[in-house]
Amino acid sequence: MPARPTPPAAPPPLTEPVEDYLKAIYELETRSGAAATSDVAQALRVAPASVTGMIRRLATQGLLDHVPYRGVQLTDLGRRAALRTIRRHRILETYLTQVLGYAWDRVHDEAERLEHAASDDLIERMSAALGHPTADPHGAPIPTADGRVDERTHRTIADLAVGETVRMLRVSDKDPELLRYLAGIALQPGVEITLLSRAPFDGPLTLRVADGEPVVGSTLAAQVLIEPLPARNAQRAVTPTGDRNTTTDARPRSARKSAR
Amino acid sequence: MPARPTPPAAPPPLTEPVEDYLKAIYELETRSGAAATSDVAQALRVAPASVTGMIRRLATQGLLDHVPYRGVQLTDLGRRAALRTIRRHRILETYLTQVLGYAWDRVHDEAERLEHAASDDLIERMSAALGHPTADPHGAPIPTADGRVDERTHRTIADLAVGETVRMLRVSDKDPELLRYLAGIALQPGVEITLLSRAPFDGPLTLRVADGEPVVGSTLAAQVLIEPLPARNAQRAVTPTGDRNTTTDARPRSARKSAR
DNA sequence: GCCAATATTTAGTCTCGCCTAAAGATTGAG
DNA sequence: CTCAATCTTTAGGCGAGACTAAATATTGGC
Ligand SMILES: [Mn+2]
Ligand SMILES: [Mn+2]
Ligand SMILES: [Mn+2]
Ligand SMILES: [Mn+2]
Repeated sequence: MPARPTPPAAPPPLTEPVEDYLKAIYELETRSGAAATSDVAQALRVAPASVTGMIRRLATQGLLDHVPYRGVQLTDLGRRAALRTIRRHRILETYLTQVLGYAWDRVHDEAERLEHAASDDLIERMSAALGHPTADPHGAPIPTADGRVDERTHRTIADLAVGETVRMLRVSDKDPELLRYLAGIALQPGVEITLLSRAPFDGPLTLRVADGEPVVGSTLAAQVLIEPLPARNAQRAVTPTGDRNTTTDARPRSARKSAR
Repeated sequence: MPARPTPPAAPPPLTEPVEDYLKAIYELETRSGAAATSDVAQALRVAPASVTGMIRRLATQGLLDHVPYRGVQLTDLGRRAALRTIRRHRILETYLTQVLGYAWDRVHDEAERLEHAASDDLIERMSAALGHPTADPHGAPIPTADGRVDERTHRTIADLAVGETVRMLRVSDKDPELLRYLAGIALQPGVEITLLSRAPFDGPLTLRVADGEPVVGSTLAAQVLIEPLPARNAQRAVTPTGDRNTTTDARPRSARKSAR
């Protein structure tokens, strides 16, 4: 294609379905390395054939590359669009819990719709009102306005050694039931967790969290992301070097208020 | 049509275009008595033929009655839907100005999109956070959750007699330029206005508002709605009887904060 | 290395909202 | 009363997004 002579190429704004596709593809790509047609279909509760159709359109718009039967990969353009929507989603979730008193299991659906309707101005005003938070109520990192985000992977409670103490970092916001249950046993981003014991044969784990000792199954345990406690005395200066993150984020993320 | 045997008739949620059509038709109906195809088309910036098509669909859904070539009238169902959207719009506008610091000329477009995405729960939380306001930043009355609203018509500055003092009530939120200009001369809902003089042949009007004496043309004057000052001493108890309004609204509407 | 199970794409439709062009209805001026 | 100007509706199309059913590609088990 030839060079573009007129600067105002006027990128037509992305539609709501397009934004949701890009977001889903981004999350599958970072989580599992690649985004298969059927995975996207499942994530968006749509027929696989619909995904194929949408993917072709997105490819012609330069938002992703598609090798038929092989999978899909976001272009820079597509990734930026995805991160913009994710930023909106997470700022909205944070605002709804912190300012408007939403329970943390109710914000996802609301943000899923508002993320497409709110202007950049509104999102930045909310972010400012919150003091520019770096994580949402579920502990998910909030991308910056210029599209940077902490993409490191993390251990889960299932990976803990008996006796180990860590800080809860994050949990998926997709399952309200799980979120309500976690809130009931005081598991929320920021709390300290110690693994007291682990039953054999993939059995339940007994934790210490706050002043309770909940017993959780391994399925739940694998869904709760953790981070090490900040080094209490020893090797302070040894910050990991290959850190892709740009938000100079030494502080323990999520000094969130309770999600009620 | 036969009786409905199964209670959960599951009314499919209205789409964004449908909500905007109903809102526009409602406003044309109350403002000018009827809603002509071309008026709706103009209000929504859409071709007249598109309006005819949409109207047919809305009629089959029982949201309005349509007599071809004669015009359109909302059913109770349609009117309730319109008022619900209008309530959302006005609460959102109020929240954006009061809580998030929006200028009053910027809220309309934002609310025009958010009104379709926000849940009832969110709207009611915003309303509660504002202390359940009864008017939006432009002085427009906010319908109640059960669909009641003050539909009285009002005089404008153009109707003032020289020397008369009244309170500004309301102005349309559709023209940001006008809103910015009004803010510049301190004309906002709630302020007292006195007509000092009126030039002949539909000429400019000199007002006293706050401590300024703006001179405005008759076009502008006709767009600014006013209400009488609360009776200072005399006939207190003589409230108008045929009042359709249900919100027991004796207070001067719009004790709004400044729209910045 | 083949072949059946699985994943993906193609083919063919559908509904919603919008458009333009053309036809039909209404109305007001004379 | 008539007819031209002004609505309004009809006819025909289009793109976005979804679906089902049918074809095709990939892959893993043997
Ligand atoms: Mn969404
Ligand atoms: Mn979240
Ligand atoms: Mn709208
Ligand atoms: Mn308004």
